[in-house]
This record gives sequence, C-alpha cells and structure tokens, in this order.
Amino acid sequence: MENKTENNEAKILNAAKNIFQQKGMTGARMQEIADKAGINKALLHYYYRSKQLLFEAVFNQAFKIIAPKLGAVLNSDLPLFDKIKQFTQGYISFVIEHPYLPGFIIHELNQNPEFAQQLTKKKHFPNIQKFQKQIEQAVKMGEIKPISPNQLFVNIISLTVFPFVGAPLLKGMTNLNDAAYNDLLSSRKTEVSDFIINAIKQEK
Amino acid sequence: MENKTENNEAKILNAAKNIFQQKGMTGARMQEIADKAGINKALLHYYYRSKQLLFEAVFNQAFKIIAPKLGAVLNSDLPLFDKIKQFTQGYISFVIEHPYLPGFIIHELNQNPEFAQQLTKKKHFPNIQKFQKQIEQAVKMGEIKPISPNQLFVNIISLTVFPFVGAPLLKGMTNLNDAAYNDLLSSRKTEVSDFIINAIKQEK
DNA sequence: ACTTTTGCTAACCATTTGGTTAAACTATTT
DNA sequence: AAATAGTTTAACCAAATGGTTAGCAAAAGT
Repeated sequence: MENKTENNEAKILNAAKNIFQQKGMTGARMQEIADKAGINKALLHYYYRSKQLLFEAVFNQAFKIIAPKLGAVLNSDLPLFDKIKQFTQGYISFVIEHPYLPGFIIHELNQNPEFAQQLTKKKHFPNIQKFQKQIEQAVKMGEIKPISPNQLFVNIISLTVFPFVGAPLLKGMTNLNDAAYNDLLSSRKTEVSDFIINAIKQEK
Repeated sequence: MENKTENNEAKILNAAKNIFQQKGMTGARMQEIADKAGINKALLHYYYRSKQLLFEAVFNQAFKIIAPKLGAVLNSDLPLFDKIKQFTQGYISFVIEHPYLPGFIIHELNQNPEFAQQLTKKKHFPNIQKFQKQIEQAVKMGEIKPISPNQLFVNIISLTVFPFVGAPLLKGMTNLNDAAYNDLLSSRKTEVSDFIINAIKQEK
C-alpha cells in the first residue's frame, strides 16, 4: 500500500510538473493535472491541499534541481577558464534534458518578485561570491581583460540560458526548423565557452 | 465625442497592455483591465469583442513596436562592428523603457508555438539574412574569428535581452538591489558590444 | 474476525470569470 | 425638436474552476 501511495503521490507531482512547467501557475488547471495523472481531482487536494501548495511543491523541486547545479561548479576550485567551460557545458547539457525549466522559473519569479526575494535566503540558493572573487583576481593578475564580475556572470548566464527561454522567437528569426535549432543548441556546449573566453582572455 | 471615444478605446488598450504584459494572457482578468481603464467591463467587449481579441491587439502592437527595431539596424549598411554597437546600445536603451515587453512576448510565444510560426510570415517580422551574409563575409575576409552567423546572432540577442527577462533571478544571484541592478543594465549599453567585439575580432 | 486507519472517488458547492442584454445617456442627423 | 445612431452602464447568465463532502475500498493493527 505504501507502494501504491507513493506511486500516486509521485504521479500527481509528475503530472503537475508537466502542466505547470508548460502552462504556468495561472494557465494550469487542476482537472488537467488530475487527468494527466490518471486520478480523481479530489486526490490532488488529498495530497497537496490546494493549487498554491501543489504549485509550490513543483516550483521548489524545480529550483532545488537547477540551483545547486549552478553553485557547485562556480564554487569549485577549478581555474577560471576550466570553470567556465565546465559550467556552460554542464548547464547546457542539463537544460537540453529539461527545456521548460528555465522559462518556468523565470516566468514565475517575474510574477512574484517577493517570492524571488525569499528564495535568496534558502540554503540551496547559489552563492557566487567565490566566483566573483576569482574574476576580480584574474583581472588584477592580468589574466583577463578588465570586466566587472557581475557583468561577466550575467553574460555567462545569458549565453547559456536564453537560447532555451527564447527558443520560439530565435527559431523564427534564424529560420531554423526544430531539428536544426536543436543542433545549434547542442553545438553551444562548446561554442559558448569559446566565445566567452575569447572575449575576456588577455592577449599579450 | 470622437475625442471621448478614442480616449476610451485607447484607455482600454493601455490598461490591457499593462495587465497583460505583467500577468500574461492566462493571469489577466477582464475586470482588472476594466478597473484600470476606469470603465465598465462591458465596454471592453464593446470595443474588442473578447479577451482573445483584446489580447491579440496588445500582443500585435507590442510585437510591431519591438520587431522592426531589430530588423532596421541589422539590415542597415553599417560595418559589422558599428552595427553591433548600434544594435545593442539601441536595444538595451529601448528595453529599459519597456522592461516587461521581452518577457511578455517570449512567454506568450512559448505558450503558442503555432502562433509563433504565423508571426514569421508577417511583414514586419525581422529578416536577418543580410546580417548573416555580412558575418559570413567578415569571417571569410579574416576580420573576425570563425563563427556561425546563427551562433553569433543568438549570442547578441541573448546578451541583450536576457538580463531583462531574467531580472529577478539575476538580481537575486548577484545580490544587487533594484538601483544597483538598473545601473548594471545601463552599463550594458556599451559593455555588451565591447564583450562581443572582443570575442570575435581577429588579432593579427 | 473486527476495528481502525488510510487511500480513493463521485457528486456537489461557492466563487470567479468571460461574456451578454436591455436600458439609459449622449451626440448627430434631419 | 424629433428621430437616429453611437456610447456606456447595471444587472444578469452560463460555464469553468478550485475546493469540499460523504461514503466506499483496501490495508493495517488488534
């Protein structure tokens, strides 16, 4: 029975993940989630009480999956260029497997800026201080061209994440079909870090 | 009386713009739009028939504002580096004035990929062929390092747009308050093109 | 065996929501 | 001034939606 329970609770969360990530909090319907999970709508409330709580379960899990992946690499002891390579490669690979995740998180944070504020204080929220220091140091040592750590960080995230969030728009503008666009995304596993390193490395 | 009519129709569109761009199609409420416009809800339907049509009016206007701005610069006759400078500077300045616009468009396109497909065929949809050719040429002439035109284009858009779309997240991660983050965005008017040009320019 | 707890569902409920209607009001035409 | 056409609103409606209830079914505890 524990078995069946876990099964249904997990089925609900999975269905909710699907629907919420695709349609957002306001676009999702409890009935649709129940249908996708193959169970009665009342069971959603049995396990998660309300739409809001079910949503938060989905969101927090999504954030818990995606956030530590940010922090882990950035706080490692790798040299700067290796770190950038590993980060972009790892992150792009990960998001290819979860293409709805960044858009979902970003959209919901835009709806609830206060909610975003709270997240900051959570344990698993990525801390980039070490990375910022490392950049400052690299600038000071003349390894890279002068750049503000925050600007470089924003650039790295933008180049990594935006091609997923803005996929329909970019697909349209580049006039690529789905397959070709996926190829382009895949190439970025190495292209992005090359681009960034070219931009900052100090020629001497 | 023409005056008052135009006033109300415009008031509605403005209110709708505000609400839709902030909350999205599914999050917006007709009553809220009516309240913001200071008129009766029935009047929304008098002028725009349905939520869907009102939404499309807002979306198409938004897209008509933002899209030609893309195409104009990219299809000009400027040298590549100047074009990149002018594009990023112009676009960032523009989006600072309309910070909700990119997120709105991107989110709604993600909800309706078919809708995105249709947009492609509209007159004002930005055409980047000339820009792509220009990049190819610059690579061939050895002015810039080898890079696929589409990859460079995606990089430019990502660096320009994402800091607005992902503002709450980036604000949190960089630990900047609103004012400081706005400063960061403003600096990007020149920082972004510097970064890109450093990344691609051919040292000899 | 039987009692209790836990998992699950059909039917129901209250509120919200997009949309309509009929009438009032205002301006324009004749 | 009377008729006409366009604008605006209060009141209303049907459907959708999140949520609840009461009872059944299946384990688990005794």
